[in-house]
Order: sequence, then C-alpha cells, then structure tokens
Amino acid sequence: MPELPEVECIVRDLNKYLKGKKITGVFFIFYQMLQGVSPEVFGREIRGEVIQEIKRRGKYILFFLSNDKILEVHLRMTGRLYYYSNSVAPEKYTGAVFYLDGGDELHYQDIRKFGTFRLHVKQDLSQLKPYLLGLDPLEDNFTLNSFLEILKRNPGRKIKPFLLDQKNIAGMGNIYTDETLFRAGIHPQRKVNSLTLQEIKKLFESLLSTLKEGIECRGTSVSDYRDIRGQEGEFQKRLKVYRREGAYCLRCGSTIQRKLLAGRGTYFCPSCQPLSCNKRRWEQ
DNA sequence: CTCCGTGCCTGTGAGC
DNA sequence: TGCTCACAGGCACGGA
Repeated sequence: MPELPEVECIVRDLNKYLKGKKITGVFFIFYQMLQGVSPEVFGREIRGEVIQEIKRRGKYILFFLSNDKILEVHLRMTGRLYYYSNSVAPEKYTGAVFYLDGGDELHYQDIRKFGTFRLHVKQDLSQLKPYLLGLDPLEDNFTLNSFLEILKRNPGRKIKPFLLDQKNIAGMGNIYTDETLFRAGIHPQRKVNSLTLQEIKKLFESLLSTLKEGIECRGTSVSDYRDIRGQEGEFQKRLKVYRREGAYCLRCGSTIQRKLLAGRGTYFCPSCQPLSCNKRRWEQ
C-alpha cells in the first residue's frame, strides 16, 4: 500500500525517467479509475502532451503536462506504475499503458482497481483535491508549531484516526502511523488533548524520522508495493510493530498486540505505548 | 463531533 | 483437497 514514502520514491523516479517525454498514445484496458470519464475523452486530452514535471502531495501523484493540463493519479491500495524503456505486453492487471516518444512505456497496474485518475485543465491549483488536504510532512510549513495548531483543532480525537485523516496531515497510512506511534511511545487510542508537550515533540520527530527512513529504504514492500522498475523496498525489515502481533517487542520484550481501530488493524506494544497517562496536559 | 460500517475489488492464508 | 471467510486498508459516504 503506497503511503507517503512509497509515493515519494515513485515520483522521484518518474521525474528521472519521464521528464520532458511526450505522450504519444494511451491505451485503457479497464476504466474504473477514470470514474465515468470515457477512455476516448481521457485519451484525447492527454495524447500529444509533454510531461513537464511530476509532483506529489500526500499520496497523490500529479503529472504536470503541457497546455496547463494536470493528470492526477492515486494508487490507493494496489496501484502500481511501471516504467519500461521498451515495448512490453500488458499483463493480467494492467489497466492502462502510456506510450512515450522514444518507445518508452508507462504501465498502470492495479489488482483491486481502487486507484483513480483525474484530469484537470487550466485549474487553480489550490482548488484541486490534493491541495485541499492538510499539511504534507515534507513541505517547509510542517513545523512543530503548525503541528500543534492542527492538534489544537482536534482535541477530542484519538491520535491514530487523527494522523490517518488526510485533512490534518497528508500522506500517513496504516503502516507508517503504527510505526510512528511506537517510536513515539504513544498508544494509538490516546486522545489528542491528553498528550503532553513533551509527547507531542516526540511524536513530531518520530513522524518525520519514520517517513524519512521509509524513503531512504525505498519504501515498505510488505505485500504489493514495488517501485517503477519493479524493485522492492527495504523498510519492511525495520518494522517494529506492524504485522508483528504475538511477536516480542524489539525494545522491551513484551508481546505486540493487535486491535481494530479506525477500521484498521492496529499494532502496538502495550508496555512501550501505555494508554494511561497522568502527566500534565500540554494545553494547560 | 467523532466513530463506525459499507462499498469499491481481488488475492492470500487460516481453519475446517 | 477444496471450500469458506476473515483480512489486507485508502477514501467517500451515510448513519449512529
């Protein structure tokens, strides 16, 4: 499941291989990701345009094309982008093929077909979905102070659903949220307004360092994730709690637990991440 | 306000 | 062996 670090790696690689290339044709094999837009219309808008730059916001990938067109791609659960320097036959789950000048190809694959493509023409960037989300942790405006501000706006929420909500912070998914909370020593069910200033500082640092470590490891390939050349990441080897139910905590030796929270499997160490907190509240 | 379930999909793996 | 079913979890949406 691509989260911020995986999407960041994909976007860096896309820029390396696709910048300046012209899209000479598009072949759509399944259409769910087009969300009702006909493949003919979609293809007509994209064909002939040059890929000027690829950016990321949260988990969204944005292809900035010539003529002020923007192709927005969200990989959701199992979406993948594969780059080939030559012509390759579509596979079982290939939903779209972008043909590029020079014979390069970009294939979109998606087993579960949850991914979405959206096309924007001459749009005010700030009105686009990816820019209506919360702070992106890799952008300059994500600071301890701005983090404190959004926490203050959500005093009653549990910290895990808070971190997963893209309107607060853009890019956190289930894996990096559980790993961040473990590294910060915070129970996923702790209420935002129960956190001490010290804990918030720890959380802020853990969030950034976990995401950055994820990027350095080129992502987490626990099941589906591959980079645009089909390579696995390495961060799965550094997971401390995610999918480690029943195993020993690498820090204290207690047993890692799993609970359903916010509708997702949630992994934590009950000893390193205690639920009870009798420290002074940060907001007072 | 916050949380929870459902739908969108299909592969994997546990248990019978 | 082969079947069923929970699970995987990003996001939108409706309801408690």
